[in-house]
Amino acid sequence: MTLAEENYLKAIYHLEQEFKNGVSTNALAEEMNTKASSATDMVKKLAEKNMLTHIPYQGATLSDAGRAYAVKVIRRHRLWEVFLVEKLNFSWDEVHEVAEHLEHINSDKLVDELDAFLGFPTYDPHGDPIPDKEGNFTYIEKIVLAKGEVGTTYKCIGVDDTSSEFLKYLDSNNIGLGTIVKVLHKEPFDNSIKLALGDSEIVVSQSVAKNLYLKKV
Amino acid sequence: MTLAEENYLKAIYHLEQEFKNGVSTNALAEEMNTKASSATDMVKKLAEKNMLTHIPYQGATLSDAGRAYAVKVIRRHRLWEVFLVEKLNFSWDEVHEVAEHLEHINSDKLVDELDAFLGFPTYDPHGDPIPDKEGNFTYIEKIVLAKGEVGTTYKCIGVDDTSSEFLKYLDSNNIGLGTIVKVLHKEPFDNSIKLALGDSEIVVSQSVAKNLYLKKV
DNA sequence: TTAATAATTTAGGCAAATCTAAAAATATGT
DNA sequence: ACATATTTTTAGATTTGCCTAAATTATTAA
Ligand SMILES: [Mn+2]
Ligand SMILES: [Mn+2]
Ligand SMILES: [Mn+2]
Ligand SMILES: [Mn+2]
Repeated sequence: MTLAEENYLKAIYHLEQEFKNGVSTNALAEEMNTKASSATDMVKKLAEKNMLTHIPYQGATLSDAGRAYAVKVIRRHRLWEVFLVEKLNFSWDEVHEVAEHLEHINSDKLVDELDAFLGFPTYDPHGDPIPDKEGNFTYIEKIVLAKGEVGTTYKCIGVDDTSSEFLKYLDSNNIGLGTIVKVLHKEPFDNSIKLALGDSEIVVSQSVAKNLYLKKV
Repeated sequence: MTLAEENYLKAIYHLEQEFKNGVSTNALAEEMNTKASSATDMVKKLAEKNMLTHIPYQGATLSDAGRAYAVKVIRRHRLWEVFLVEKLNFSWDEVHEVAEHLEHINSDKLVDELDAFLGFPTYDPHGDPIPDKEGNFTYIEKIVLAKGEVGTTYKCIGVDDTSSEFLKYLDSNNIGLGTIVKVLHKEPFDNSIKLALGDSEIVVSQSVAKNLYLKKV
């Protein structure tokens, strides 16, 4: 598998969560920051390699082999992110870019020893689950802040948007994984939400509310 | 700099130690396991980028920028080798291949934090010096076993050949970095050398003697 | 000092991954 | 139902890094 093929497989895997019945060429091209014609070419190549099935004009669906391969790349990505934060003093908004490169280094020994060195972590710095060697995820139920209930106390356990901008925004408002928040008010006008955060209160916009994951505590 | 360009720069850097007056196309092609025509193409491209000077039919010579870049890649390579051995339980014969990939990940923060995490090592698992952030090497005088003197005691401090085969041979004969040996006899017939190694004696061939570096102790 | 030999470069092509532009298929709205 | 809009595919180029074969330049040896 080439670097480009690995990246396409990962993108298709992520898009399949959203589009259950086949990933469209346009969606894939957008995710990959390429043009639709490039996506078509690659989909045909991956179909040739039995990594996915493709019905022309109908979208692509990963095969078991393709899904397993995508999960393998995701495992590497998330383990490296943990390494960067835990061992090399990276902050959670700096790791993604470097992990995009590290994830393509193909050595089972490297990945499995790294896993052990890190103590077999199950979540990455953004709260995303890390599949084990066999590809199994440990899932935790999570709800998005936008759907939180007034009066309920939650713990922050993940983010959807992992852009540096969003993560730095959270940092500057003292929100991180593990932070405890209570929903005080949901404003119907603009869907902003007022939270209790330690001793203080904070109002977050709908964009924030849609990108922060919580669990009841 | 692309992956291929980085690898060519590194190869030219290494060959310049041997061929002081310009690296020939053929030598470069052999080092890179490509054909001479490919080496010519790349040399022209690197000359275009001011990484080296190339006089047609006369060989290539790195510019200061090219040499600095090559040293940077070598620094990454050797730091990752240390990481793999010290932290991930790799043996010295397994690290090179993986480091060949890790060395191309281009993040100053990554490399410098890794350096700090490892305690600023000055030598890699094969006894090769690791340049610092500014590109300065700490050199230690070393002599090759083939030129060792009978009756003298030495410490093993490096290898020339870093192939898995050679390193495994050394492992199986209990020779590693730090091992103390005494030269007992040099056989003129085949240039083999008899060594005292702890309580036992061992005879090593000329091939071994030319690839093991020592310093007087 | 030539002629053979060796090294190097040039010419022309190929595969991967991308692009633009055009054609074909599908979806949508009245 | 049918014209229009959208999506997807195809056709034809481009760039990078590599190849083989042929031409060119340098070296060597008689
Ligand atoms: Mn990431
Ligand atoms: Mn992540
Ligand atoms: Mn190495
Ligand atoms: Mn080494």
